[in-house]
Amino acid sequence: MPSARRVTLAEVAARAGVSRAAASFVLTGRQDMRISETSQQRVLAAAAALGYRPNLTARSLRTSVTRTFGLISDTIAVSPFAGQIVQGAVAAARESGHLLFVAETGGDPAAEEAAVREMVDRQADGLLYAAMFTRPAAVPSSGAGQPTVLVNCLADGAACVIPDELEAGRAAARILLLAGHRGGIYLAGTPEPTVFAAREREEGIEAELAAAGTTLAGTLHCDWWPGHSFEAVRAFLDGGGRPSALICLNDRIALGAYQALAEAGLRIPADVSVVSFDDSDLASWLRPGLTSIALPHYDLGYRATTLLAAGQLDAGVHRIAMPVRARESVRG
Amino acid sequence: MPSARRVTLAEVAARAGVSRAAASFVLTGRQDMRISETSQQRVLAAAAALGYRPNLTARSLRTSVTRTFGLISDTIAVSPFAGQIVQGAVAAARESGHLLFVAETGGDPAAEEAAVREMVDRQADGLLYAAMFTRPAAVPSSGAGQPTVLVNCLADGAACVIPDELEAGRAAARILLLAGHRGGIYLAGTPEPTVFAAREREEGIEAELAAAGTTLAGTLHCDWWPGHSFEAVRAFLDGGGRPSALICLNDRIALGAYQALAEAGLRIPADVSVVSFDDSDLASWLRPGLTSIALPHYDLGYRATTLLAAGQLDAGVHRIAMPVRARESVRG
DNA sequence: CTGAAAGCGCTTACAG
DNA sequence: CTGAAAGCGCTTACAG
Repeated sequence: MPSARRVTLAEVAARAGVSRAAASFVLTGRQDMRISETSQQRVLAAAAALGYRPNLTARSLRTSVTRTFGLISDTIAVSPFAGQIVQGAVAAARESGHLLFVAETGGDPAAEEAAVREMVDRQADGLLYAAMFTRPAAVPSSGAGQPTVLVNCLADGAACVIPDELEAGRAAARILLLAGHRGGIYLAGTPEPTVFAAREREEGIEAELAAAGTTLAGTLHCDWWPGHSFEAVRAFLDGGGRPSALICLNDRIALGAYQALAEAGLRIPADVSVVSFDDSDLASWLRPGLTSIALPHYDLGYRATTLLAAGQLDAGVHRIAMPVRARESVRG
Repeated sequence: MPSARRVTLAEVAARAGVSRAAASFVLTGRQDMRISETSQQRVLAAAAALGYRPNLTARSLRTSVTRTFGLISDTIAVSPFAGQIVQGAVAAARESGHLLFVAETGGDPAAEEAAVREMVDRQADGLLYAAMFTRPAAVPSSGAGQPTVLVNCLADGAACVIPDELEAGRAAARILLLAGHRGGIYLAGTPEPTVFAAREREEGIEAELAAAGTTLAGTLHCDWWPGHSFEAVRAFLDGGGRPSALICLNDRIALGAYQALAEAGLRIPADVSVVSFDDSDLASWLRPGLTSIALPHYDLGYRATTLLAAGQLDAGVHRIAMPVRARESVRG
């Protein structure tokens, strides 16, 4: 079924008895061209009566602005966080009167180039280039010369919006210090130095502990998955380890830690405090509720899009705060 | 920074020494207009040399097709599933040569109308109207006359793509029957009859059990959240209840059930089998791994977009299979 | 204060 | 086989 034919500016002008130019001026609200009051009223009335909406494709061809942004992401749904970048970007785009194109590339450079080209060919006014995990990125060359903001990734010479993981690490340590912990604070999860979040979280933790005159008692090495952390924590406990607190590098690690602590008959937080990162849904579902430092992915997308809309594209890194979600896993 | 000026069809034609019309014919691959072999080669060579890419805005104005679809969703990130609808739609759109606009409305009718208008004003070739939870929907009137497919929601007279929850319910029951369960099978979670998934899951379960000459031993009523199901299952166990198997209406309910069973010293699956719905990340993280019937949200988005691209818009309901993810929570 | 005209970059009947 | 022309629906200098 073909959609109903749209009312055209020419029809509005005809009904109002003015030229297309005059109609265009009043409808776009340009004040510099002085149109008589009565003409203005007639144009407005005609547009309303006919339900006129400008054909944005035509306008774009003329003005070469589309009020459209393109978001290119490596993944948009493996974790809920990826979706939150999209969500934040969609919200900010709407607020600035833009509509958002979304593409997913799986991280494949050829797919990235193709996605960028599709968007540039459609004259997107700007590009958002997003990554699921904070990391360095090579921006597709097809996007060269396009207004671009990087979301959750870093490249020299570009405007980048990333989470403030360093401060998040400090916050995690601070929570335990405030609860009275000094010794026996263990890190759970391997702080792979090539992983941005891991490196900065650990750095922040160490810095904050050092400032309080203490240090990590040790690290329970494991991949960042529940099964692995379960094994690591169980092995540690079986070997006679008795932590006072665990800083888990993410919530999945905390889940495994919870399971291992439960098996060993240790109570959270009476015997062991646990603090974590990400604030995934899991954190609120665990018993007791897990205190976790939230990933700010919605804000990442929102902020990057706001910068793009405002044309604030100077090279530099914008760090977005990661809020603490305090629950019941740290002793009171 | 203004983007580099784009090469235009006129420039390609000039370099190749042919008219713009001829250049257009060879570049769009139209065979009906016979262009000499040498002209064709020259045009192709010129286009390649200049890095020509057609301005899609101009093409769209002329042809009134944009190779663009619009996805309007109530939410795109509260759960990972919503993102998977977007992901499936993006993938199918790409395969059919379309780019996808994404908008989120929070379910607000005014926001929905506005989003649809924005897309129609930009001449989107078709609309996808999506809901987070399967439910009846009122399609925005601004989209009337537009090619539309509903994703995960239902409206009379529209093409709708939804999960086959009825068959999923049957599958859940079948898993337990095959494992030898007959009596003592309880449903966990209130099967709110107004909730599509709840109603169909329960209906499917009952039908399959009835076909095997048995029935549910009872229902443990609770909201679909871990805390609530924990309480419900604990209360049941405290009252002396000893289920043989639990069918949890979603994974979050199963998480609470796991916690309550663990507290009561009951082992999964040795003492109690557990099967669930959704196959969220949680299902693979729990110990033992939770057998769960997966929500097919990626397929929902993919299929709906494929239908839209193919113009298969006849009113009717397309049911998408929900795959069983067998893990270790059902006795062998 | 208003109108006639050009032009954004394409595609597509229409003549030759 | 190829070219000249019209037109998609707007916006915007340019004359009056």
